[in-house]
Amino acid sequence: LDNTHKAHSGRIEAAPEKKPARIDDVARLAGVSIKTVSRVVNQEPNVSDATRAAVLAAVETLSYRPNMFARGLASERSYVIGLLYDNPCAGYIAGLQQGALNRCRELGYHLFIEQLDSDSPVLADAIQALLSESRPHGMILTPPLCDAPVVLNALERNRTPFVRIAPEKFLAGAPTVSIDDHRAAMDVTSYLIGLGHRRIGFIKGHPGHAASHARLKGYRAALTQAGIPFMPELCAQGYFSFQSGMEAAETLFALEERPTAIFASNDDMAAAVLATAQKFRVRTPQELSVAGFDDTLVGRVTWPRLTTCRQPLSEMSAEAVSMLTRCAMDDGPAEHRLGHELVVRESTAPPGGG
Amino acid sequence: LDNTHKAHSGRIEAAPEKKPARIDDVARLAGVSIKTVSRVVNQEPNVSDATRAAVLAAVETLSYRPNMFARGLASERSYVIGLLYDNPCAGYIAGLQQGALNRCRELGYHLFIEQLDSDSPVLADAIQALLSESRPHGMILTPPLCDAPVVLNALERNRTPFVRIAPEKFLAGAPTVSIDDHRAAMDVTSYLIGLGHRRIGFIKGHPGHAASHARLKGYRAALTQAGIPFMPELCAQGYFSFQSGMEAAETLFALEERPTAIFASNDDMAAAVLATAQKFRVRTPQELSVAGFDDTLVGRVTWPRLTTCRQPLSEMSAEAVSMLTRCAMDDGPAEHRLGHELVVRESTAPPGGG
DNA sequence: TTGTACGCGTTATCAA
DNA sequence: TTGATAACGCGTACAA
Repeated sequence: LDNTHKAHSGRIEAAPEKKPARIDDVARLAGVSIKTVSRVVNQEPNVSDATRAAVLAAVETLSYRPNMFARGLASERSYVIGLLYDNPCAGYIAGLQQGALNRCRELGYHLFIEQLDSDSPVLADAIQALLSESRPHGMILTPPLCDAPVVLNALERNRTPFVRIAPEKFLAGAPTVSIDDHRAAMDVTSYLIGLGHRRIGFIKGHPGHAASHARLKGYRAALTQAGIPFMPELCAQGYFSFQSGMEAAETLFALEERPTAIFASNDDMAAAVLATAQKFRVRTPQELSVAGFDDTLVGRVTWPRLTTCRQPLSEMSAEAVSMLTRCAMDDGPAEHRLGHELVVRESTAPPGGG
Repeated sequence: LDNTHKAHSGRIEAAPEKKPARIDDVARLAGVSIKTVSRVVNQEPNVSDATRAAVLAAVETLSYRPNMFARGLASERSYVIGLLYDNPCAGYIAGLQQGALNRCRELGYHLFIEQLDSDSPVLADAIQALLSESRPHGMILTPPLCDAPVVLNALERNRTPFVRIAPEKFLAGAPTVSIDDHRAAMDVTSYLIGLGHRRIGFIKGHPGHAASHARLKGYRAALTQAGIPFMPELCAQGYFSFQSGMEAAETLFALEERPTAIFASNDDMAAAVLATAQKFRVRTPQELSVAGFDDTLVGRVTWPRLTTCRQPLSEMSAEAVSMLTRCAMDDGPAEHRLGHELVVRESTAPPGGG
């Protein structure tokens, strides 16, 4: 390890204080006014090439970076994007956060994270407080907060642009990024049917999340398309958590005739099905195929690894950031729909042993 | 769902714009000066009870929240805490982030997430740029960035307080929060020994992380204490990732005489051992006990669930936030050490079947 | 105990 | 194409 400062003494060098350069410093060094520096930094037009070059050189020399607070105070653009979430469903949020973070860095924005309880009676106050304090340039709303009227109204009233990730319904003037959950769930189900399964269990997601309903409908649509009757007893209620998946799986396992395949509405619950199968000594995929949804990390740390449907979470949030930075509110209803992809791994196989 | 705004039309009501109240508004309503409002809001002394009450009432009425940017500009306190990380080792970072987020909310701070590549040749510039732009009140440094001299020096030069999580070595003037990794690894190993295991494999962590070395030493110390010779071939190199854990596990499985237990330096790698065991049809815990470290989510979504050592990640980061908000830099070398806890679940058992 | 006036580092308005 | 100067909203010497 490279310990340039005195590792032997265990003391950090008393480095000389170094105050970050300000816009005035740059202006002085470049021999222009601060307004001109501002123009260059913000890529405004009407600056001669020579001036621009001089300013950029000064910026480089002084390692100048505009102070975020000063910018936020002086203008509408705060260079801050907020990621608002409720349920820390780890893998899901992690994926979104990663994408947002990367895109923010590319664009020179900062990401701040805020958590809110969507069931809170003071939700309206909480979101208002958030906005008053931190004046983000825009917010990314994850489910189920993206469907909470009080949140949307607060954002509207504050004229804060926002992008909703995987919302329940589209609303004019409220941009969204989502995938076609209905279609994706159909694809997964059809794949299982194609494998030869007829008795396919389904574990529903949290009823507060819009995607849950879309996925259930997709599952049913695929069944119908294949001429397989929908059996209510094959449908168990889950809540997107591993624990709820365990309970749902046990319900399904307790059926007189067990399904030959189970499609869980997300990977955490699918992992729970896998764990339950092991607990009951049911072999996967020989005796039971399992499919998940989202393609989060958990699907890669199980054995067999999960067949699932990849939802491009980080692309979705990256796109959300880009929309926000383009003043998305003005361009009418932007409804970006990203593609999904069936990811076949080892947890699925034809029924009746391989 | 409660759709107070017109769900039928799919359009958000054009709510009247509502500008957040400013300090002047509060002062006017309360009939005092802005300085007095400031005093009350910042909990400064020397305000009469009557005045304080009046101000608080006005604050409440107007839903006043101080503007973060104005505060950051006007004073040293920016009310922003930065969480700096390198490796998005999902569970680990998620745990830290959650704790930091909660404590920030309690204390009225905001959490910024920043990611940096600790191997980048321009690391020094990157951290400097970050600090110049976002002027956090303090930063939380996770491994391995907490041991990067250029990062520490940049922070020092900018007079930005920071707390290091689980650093390699203690440095005067640089507060830390950690657990006793050496002791914790001893505890896990001793537990396995107590179960009757003598041939205990070990999967090392990323050599760039200080905790890796401490855990290896703890493992060896426990062996020595029990009079069991250290066998180099039972020690495989991992890098904290699931994938690296798979490879390390396969190395260990390929040994002529397989270990009866494997202790992996983190949960991701332990989960990989579990997966590898299943792949090779080795039953856990009957034929192989597996123990992890950290107690992250992954240990609860496997079957059998992981025996592991709980590292109180969210408490650690929460404590870090508190230290930062208390102007930790002045109080000399604060080295907080939090307790760990052995978490016994189903992945460990006496050797030779149960 | 309370209030006045200035500065923080930008962006923005307008005139040059 | 440029530049002087006024906001932006708050904290803080310093005065009252």
